[in-house]
Amino acid sequence: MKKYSRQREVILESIKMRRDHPTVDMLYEDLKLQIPNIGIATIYRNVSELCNCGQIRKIKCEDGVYRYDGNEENHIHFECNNCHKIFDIKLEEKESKKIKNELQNLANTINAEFDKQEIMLSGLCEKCKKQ
Amino acid sequence: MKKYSRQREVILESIKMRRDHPTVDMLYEDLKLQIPNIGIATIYRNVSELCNCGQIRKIKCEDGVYRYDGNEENHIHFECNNCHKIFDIKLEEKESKKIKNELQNLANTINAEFDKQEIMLSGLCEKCKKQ
DNA sequence: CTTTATTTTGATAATGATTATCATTATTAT
DNA sequence: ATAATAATGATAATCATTATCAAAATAAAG
Repeated sequence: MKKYSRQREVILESIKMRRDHPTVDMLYEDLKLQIPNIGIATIYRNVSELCNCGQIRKIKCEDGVYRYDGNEENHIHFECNNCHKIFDIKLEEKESKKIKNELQNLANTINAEFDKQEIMLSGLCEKCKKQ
Repeated sequence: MKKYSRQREVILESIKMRRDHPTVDMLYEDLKLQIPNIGIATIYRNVSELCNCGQIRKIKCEDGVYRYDGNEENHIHFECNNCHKIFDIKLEEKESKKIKNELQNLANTINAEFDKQEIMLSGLCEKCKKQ
């Protein structure tokens, strides 16, 4: 049974609001302003829970620290090798379905039951490219 | 300047040989048989170096522990949610080029300079599906 | 509205993978 | 050979994440 908690609500809200793929530390710094005595363990517990429910996504980056993503649109990620920011690349419905379909076919070649995918591109972002 | 070392040679050889995406610990256990006094730090140093040279790939998994991949064929990965093994899905040259091309187009939508990609599928593998 | 049961929290200790340090050893250049 | 430099192995340090636990919050029952 899942009980309500203000903390969980605020954590989810913050992740859905932000578009910068925050780490737990980043969320902690932010949420202290709303709930000054919030504990960092609470954030770890809740992002983990929210991932399990499928309400947010966990992203693994080059530096090994997890980031969280509340963007519900179909999208893939791009990590800049220079500034290490993560950018969303929005997928049109059509493009998204096409990719899902291709990946489904690939999963079939090993007889696996395909559930979800994570596509991470890397290179240089627009800004860093110019330098 | 890069100096030869037996350790690096053996580490690379083992990663290229294996098809089970070993962690550093797994490599350590294996390589102790060939070089009994090898230090685990040496393995960390070298896999990191080999990734930088592009000789092997680092894979980020659900459990947060890095795995290493020496498969030079075009392929993507599939992680089983049950047994947590990672499987390679081989891409035909044609399929691979098609995907690269699509991803290139997507990277263009944010004006990024696309370098490489990592595609990780997840779900149930053939064996776990049957249970 | 109490009382009881259960979950969640915050604080903090424990864990575990990875990185840093440093004296010693191996490799390369002179 | 000798000197210069890089790599190693041992181990300490770091740091993100998880576990523990008493106290607080929430939900259910009377």
